[in-house]
Amino acid sequence: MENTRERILDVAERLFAEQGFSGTSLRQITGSADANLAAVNYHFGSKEQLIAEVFSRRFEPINALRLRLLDVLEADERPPTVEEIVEVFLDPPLRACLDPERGESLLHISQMIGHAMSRPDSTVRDVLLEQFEEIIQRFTQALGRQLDHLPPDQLLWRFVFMIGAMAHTMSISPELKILSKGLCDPADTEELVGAMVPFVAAGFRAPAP
Amino acid sequence: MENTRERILDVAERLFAEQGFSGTSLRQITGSADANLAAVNYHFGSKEQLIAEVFSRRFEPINALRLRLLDVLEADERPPTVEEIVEVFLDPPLRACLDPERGESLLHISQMIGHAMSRPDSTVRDVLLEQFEEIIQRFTQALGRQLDHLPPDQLLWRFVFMIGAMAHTMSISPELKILSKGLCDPADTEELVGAMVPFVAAGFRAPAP
DNA sequence: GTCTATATGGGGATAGAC
DNA sequence: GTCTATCCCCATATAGAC
Repeated sequence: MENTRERILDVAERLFAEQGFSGTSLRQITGSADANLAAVNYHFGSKEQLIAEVFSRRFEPINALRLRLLDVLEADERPPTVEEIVEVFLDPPLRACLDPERGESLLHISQMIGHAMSRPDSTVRDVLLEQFEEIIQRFTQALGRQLDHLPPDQLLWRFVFMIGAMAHTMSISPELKILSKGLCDPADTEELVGAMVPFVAAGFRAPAP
Repeated sequence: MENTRERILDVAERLFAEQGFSGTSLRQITGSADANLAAVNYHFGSKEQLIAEVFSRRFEPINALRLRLLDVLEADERPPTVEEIVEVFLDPPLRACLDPERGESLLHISQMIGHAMSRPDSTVRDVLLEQFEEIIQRFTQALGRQLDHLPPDQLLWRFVFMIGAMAHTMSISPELKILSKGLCDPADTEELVGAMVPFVAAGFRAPAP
């Protein structure tokens, strides 16, 4: 079947997230995907290129959506608020976590970024950096226009803090409901976005130190 | 020599951070540490227990310091501000990054938390959870007293966001100076703490959604 | 496109001498 | 406490039949 490729990607995504890259073998992947061991090398060339493909398959639509939403915001005559920009940045990845079509896929992916960034190999890093370069550029510019009192280094720091809050929340979200004894449920996207946007926006608006 | 144990811990810390746990072999570790392969099992029992020891060696002093500083804050008649509590939480780990005695060690450790949390095995998770249970308890209570208008779930969310901002900043800090073209230098602890505390404190103070 | 079989190398752990 | 040698298992990748 032609969709062996997709089945491998689905399974790889889940296993990489749960066990890391070096912790997951091609045997495990092809075993769970009802595919042959040799299929990975046939379809992707190598394990490293499979990893890269797992990432770009998920991030391309998310990042495209972020840019479209930012375009809409900026097309308006009224300048966008910090809250609106932050929401356009945070909402697509967080919401994708709950989309029944995509299931848990994005949670898996975000758990993997940490693994990917600390790889010695270069393929995955390059894919990720390319994937996010335009995003970072566009969103820091948009925020900078609304926060023109803020020194450029502070703007960048705060952008890093925002990404950290988002990435960490996604990465621990499977455990968070239990750890918080039910108080925080990351599966409730509305609530999660509703909690994160005011926190981050207030952080951006804080007076420079 | 007796300090073979320490040399193994030092090398393991660096290699685990750079390559992940499954990506680092005991052969690599003992090779770089001028120790024998069998020394790991002699001193630690297994690779898994070595990982756990690498963590607790670094976090025990940090968390003890956090609790002492919080005790000092709370001993005062004047109730502590949100900024003071946040600083007591963030400063010890961030400052430890720059301590010349410890060198880069804590950067390594923080890069590893992501790896550790997504392990299938249980030893490391248990060590980490035990290590942080009291910290989370004490700091959420202290913050909650100063933010008594804030619903408990919002307080917890924001605590998660703070940890995310901190952990992510530490984990990408080796690349941040280059990525930001020199604007942000995480090696300057004063500046880093000075940027993070106002951001996080403003986030905590934001009106509940 | 899919399979079997295999080449080639590295992994963690341990037994037992020193 | 340290070393060598070894057990046994698993990894990625590929060759070649179907």
